[in-house]
Amino acid sequence: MPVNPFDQKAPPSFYDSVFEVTRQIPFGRITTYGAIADYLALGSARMVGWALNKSFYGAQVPAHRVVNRKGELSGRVHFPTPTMMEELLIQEGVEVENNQIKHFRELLWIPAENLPPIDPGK
DNA sequence: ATTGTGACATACG
DNA sequence: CCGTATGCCACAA
Repeated sequence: MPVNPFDQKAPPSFYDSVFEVTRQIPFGRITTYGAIADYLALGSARMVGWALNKSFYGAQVPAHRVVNRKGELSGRVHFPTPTMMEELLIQEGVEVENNQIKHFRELLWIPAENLPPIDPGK
């Protein structure tokens, strides 16, 4: 299924994986690019942010719940407005201070520890 | 095929 | 803490 309503071409499977995991992030929780990359065995966290960037258009992906390893809202500049990411998090009860998640360690939700392992190859 | 580009992460000084 | 360097890998041109 297409992720981008404006793009009718078949969606890259790579993106789909990232979106799917991102959608699993519980309300009020957050995760990191690295954690997602690790879960998907991508080997590179760059792919995650990059895929997430593309997702923005049509997919209902809570990209605001994904931050870098420091708990910073590094992707905020890619939202419609620079403050949107923080606002969304606050709406979920996540405290943000100076573009950084408070209680980051406690709110961190690691896919690899909460989702079933992926079948490699099949 | 080659090059450039990242919403990252880690290591080093 | 900060800046630099390097690894990482899918994708667009």
